[in-house]
Amino acid sequence: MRRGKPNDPGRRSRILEATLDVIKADGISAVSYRGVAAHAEVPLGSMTYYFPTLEDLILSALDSTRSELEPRYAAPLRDARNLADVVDALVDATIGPTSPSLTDIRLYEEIRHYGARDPKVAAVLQAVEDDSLVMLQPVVPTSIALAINALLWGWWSHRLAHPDAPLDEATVRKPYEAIVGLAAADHSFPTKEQTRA
Amino acid sequence: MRRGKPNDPGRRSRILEATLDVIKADGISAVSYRGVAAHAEVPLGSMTYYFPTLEDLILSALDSTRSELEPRYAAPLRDARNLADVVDALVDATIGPTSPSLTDIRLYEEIRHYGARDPKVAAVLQAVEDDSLVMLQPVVPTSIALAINALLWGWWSHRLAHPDAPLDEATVRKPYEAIVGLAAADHSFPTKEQTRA
DNA sequence: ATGCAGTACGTACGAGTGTACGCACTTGGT
DNA sequence: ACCAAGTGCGTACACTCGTACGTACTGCAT
Repeated sequence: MRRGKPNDPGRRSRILEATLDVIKADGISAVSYRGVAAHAEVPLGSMTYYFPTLEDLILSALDSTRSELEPRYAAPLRDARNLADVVDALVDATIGPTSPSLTDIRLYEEIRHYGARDPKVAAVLQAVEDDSLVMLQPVVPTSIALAINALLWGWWSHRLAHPDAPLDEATVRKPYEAIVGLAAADHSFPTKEQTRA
Repeated sequence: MRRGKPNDPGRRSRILEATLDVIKADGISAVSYRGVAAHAEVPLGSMTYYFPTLEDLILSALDSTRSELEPRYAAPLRDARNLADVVDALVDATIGPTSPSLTDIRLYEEIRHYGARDPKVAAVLQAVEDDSLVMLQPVVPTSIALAINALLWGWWSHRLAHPDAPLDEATVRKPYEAIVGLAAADHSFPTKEQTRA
């Protein structure tokens, strides 16, 4: 039976939040018990109490992002009624309102980087990507979904590497149209607004 | 005037090589004077002698890869005489003989990751990417070159995240064809071997 | 032979790290 | 009132790290 109760129930999640702040700012390799403790304004002892191991802390922090980062562009994709809607959703996910901020991309990049060495994180990553493929599954074949994922990540990566050179919409849209168009048998799918020239 | 000569002239480059080994195996954040010294079988003092600062060591090591990694797919691209050749070169650069090994991709990823926080590395990175754009420039407009770069990096990234699920050629080729095809005005460019169905 | 400049390296210091551990404090059962 | 269990935290230890620094060695000019 439970005895004793926490004085500060939000403390654990505050620590996780501070951890993510540190990761976003300086990367996972900069995460230390003491640094996060200072950022979250909790004593060092609290850190090891809630997260006995530094890896626990990092994994918990990364895990807490899964529910948050994943579904940003999920709804538009699920609601897409034709291939043109899919293209719109992808363009938005790349540079539009449902696209991640540079900070979010950096965070995502950190997870990927860390996941390359940690199987547990890699599994999380794989799950997220699988979800993404499943969302695309109803509208395009798997091989095309793979290409779309690759291009989407490539664009995000580009934004991260060139924060001062924003992509314009046509640059992003046309390649998506071309790839998604592969799903429409042998002639190009109907776009909503135009066909160039 | 030069006086005194090095007892072990290859030592410096051996250190650099060992540094790259460590980076490939465990990432840049795992690079330490002592670790690299042990790997290269040189005393610790040699490290600080050749590379007074750890950053010097890392930058020198990364810099030494520039001349090596860059031109793997440069020649085929430069020799491309039509858009079909370009597609072939891209497919090869993605999964074919001129494509980087998983280790190389990891290394490239490390550089990107590190470059996100270090302006000097970022500059190197930018230079490499600019070169890549310049190579594509003669055959496709800039905006398409950007998309190709993004997709290429996306594919490489995919290979890194899914080492056990190799991409088959058609999956890679068709999206490239579609994007490169955008460069050919309003109807699709001639492919060398076939047009599907 | 002697000095000197540059090479090469062994050692030690100070800072920062993850983690173990013990001591207060809180709370519910008796 | 008392105890035990669980919460929360301060401190200290063992370790690794980057870097500074003193010292030996090498080869050339004189």
